[in-house]
Amino acid sequence: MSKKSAGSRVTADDVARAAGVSRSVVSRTFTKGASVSEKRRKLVLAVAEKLGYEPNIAARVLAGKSSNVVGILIGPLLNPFLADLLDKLSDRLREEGFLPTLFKVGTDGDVKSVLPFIAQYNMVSTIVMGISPSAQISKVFASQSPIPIVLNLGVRRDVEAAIVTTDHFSGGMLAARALLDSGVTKPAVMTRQVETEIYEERAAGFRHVLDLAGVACARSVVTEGSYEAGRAATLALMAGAPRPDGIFFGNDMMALGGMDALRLDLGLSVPGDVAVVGYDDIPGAALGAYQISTIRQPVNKLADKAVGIIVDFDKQGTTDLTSSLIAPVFVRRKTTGSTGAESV
Amino acid sequence: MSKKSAGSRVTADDVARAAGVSRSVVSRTFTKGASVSEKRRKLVLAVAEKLGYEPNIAARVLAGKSSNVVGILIGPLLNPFLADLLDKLSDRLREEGFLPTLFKVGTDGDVKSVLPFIAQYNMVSTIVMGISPSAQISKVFASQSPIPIVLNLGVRRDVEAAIVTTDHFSGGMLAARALLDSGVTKPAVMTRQVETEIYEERAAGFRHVLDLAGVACARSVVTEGSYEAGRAATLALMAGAPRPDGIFFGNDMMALGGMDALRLDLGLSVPGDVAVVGYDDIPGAALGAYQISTIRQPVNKLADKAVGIIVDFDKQGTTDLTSSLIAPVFVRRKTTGSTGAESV
DNA sequence: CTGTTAGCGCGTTCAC
DNA sequence: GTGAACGCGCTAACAG
Repeated sequence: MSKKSAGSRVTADDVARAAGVSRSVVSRTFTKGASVSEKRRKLVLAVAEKLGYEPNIAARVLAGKSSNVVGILIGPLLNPFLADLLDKLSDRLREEGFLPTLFKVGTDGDVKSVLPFIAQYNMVSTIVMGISPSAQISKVFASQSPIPIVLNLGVRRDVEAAIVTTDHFSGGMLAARALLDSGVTKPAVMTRQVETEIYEERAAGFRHVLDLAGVACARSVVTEGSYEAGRAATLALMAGAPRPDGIFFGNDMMALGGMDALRLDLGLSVPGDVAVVGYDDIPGAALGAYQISTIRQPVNKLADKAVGIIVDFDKQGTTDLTSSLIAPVFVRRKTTGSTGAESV
Repeated sequence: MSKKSAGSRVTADDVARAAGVSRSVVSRTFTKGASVSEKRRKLVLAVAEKLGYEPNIAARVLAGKSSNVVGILIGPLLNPFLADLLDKLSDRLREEGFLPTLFKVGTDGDVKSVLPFIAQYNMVSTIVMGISPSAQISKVFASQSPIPIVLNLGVRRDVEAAIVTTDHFSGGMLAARALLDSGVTKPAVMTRQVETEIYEERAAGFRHVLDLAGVACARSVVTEGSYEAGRAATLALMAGAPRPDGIFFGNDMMALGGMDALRLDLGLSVPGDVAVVGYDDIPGAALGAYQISTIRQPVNKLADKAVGIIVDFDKQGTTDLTSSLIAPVFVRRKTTGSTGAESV
């Protein structure tokens, strides 16, 4: 009559009673390494299904088991690429029955304040992405779950976790080749400062190729990877000598700012006067008025791989903290010319 | 020696023992409507502080109390505006000690699959944003928490929840005035289809002003609010008669696509041939090559208001599901001319 | 105001 | 294999 089905908790006891077995049998049915006769197992499963039973997570956690919660330690979402990665990651997580919970932070201080707090969740996995916390913080965060994952933060060997990342070194190499193919002889690279290994990796790959080609490279380092920073830093870069004729921007946001500096502020033509390569392939890079050649990060693969690790662990009960390097791909648009004429 | 402080659970019992009181006193100290002598309260608080005690959430939930988890029912993050709102919301939530947990879905079907699952979390609040689930689904989702919030989904009177939203009707009015001020006489509006009340509200406000001015208005409806859709729909719109000389795009993504259609595909000038107004004020709208005049949604206010409601409820133990309409503001850039000549 | 007692729902020994 | 009994940490209802 007034029995709202809202909080109508169906407990293991209910199922046990309805199935005519003890509660332990029900519990075992829902446990991995159980030992239940196939007959009863099926029976219990059927009854549970009919009653709409789901093991209560709070109780499960309290009893010492891990929850289905996946903690995501993440920084500001200001880069569309990061939002996209989070989007895909959440989808995959949900599909597999996990629950993504955001621990959004700005600084190491934030992380610390959040740390004591999260221990109690007994999360299956903790994923760090979009920020580069100090090695120590990472370590602590990782220790909060059986299967810590560091997502797209480059190859960090200082943290004991499964590494899943785009191969940024390789991405930098692609950028260098694109610029070289464009006939660039005075390249520059713009990276982001502070705890951002991935930008270093990109720059390293970039310079590796240039070194091999015997080409010198200018460098600009900005404090934040934003449009504004990219625009300002480009102006500074272009004022230097020798004036660059090709720039590799650490991300597309900066590249967008760079384009405006180049064309609007300085009245130069791209790629005529200066060739440009970005990184990430965010929607803005494909805009008609920009058409920036860029290095695309395979977002879906990153998400798949990360979730795959969690799923595997769930099945096999073990993991071998391996590193997965995912290859980026160069997307040719209008800011690099394939001169072809470059060969003599 | 090997006592890792990692999972070193400090329980209420530990605190009670150390403080020389009973566990109930400790519990009461951490409960709202408690009745503890001020002396003991201080004592307990001090001891708890020293020992680093935090009430265990799983146990708390199991005992029937609500957790500090705030469930966020959200759709795809493809619009930067939405990512920004989520970003700000998460920040505010964390500052207040709440834990945002994502229930990311694409369809009503997804929502259903997630529903039984979430009941057990006893969340303080559930926030719906970025998607417009059917009234029924919204209702069920809302029933999962004492304080349901519908964030920036317009004024939905069919769901029993606190409404926090930009005043989209008013936003549409601003857009109309901007276009009219620009000297536009044959305006058009592009909205998004399917369960997206907010686009309807924007269009309604837009047409309200036009009606008052006795100006007719063309209309285009696209299935998704993306760059591509906006570009294609703009071409169709411009092929009609009379040819619009001003377009109000339901969001900046579509406006970006529209700009490319107008200038690149059709070779028209903006605002010379056609004036443009977008909505949201995403970073892309401010790009040097676009400079789109747009209606900015006050993201911070939206987030503040939503979290404020939760905090208030936490303090006062009650809420009065009111609607909060937050005023958007017009951002003048280069796609609308302030002709000034319009006044005869 | 305080201490005691009894569950919340589940996983897990232990005997059988 | 199975069932009974205990404990995870906390809140609530009860007696003092």
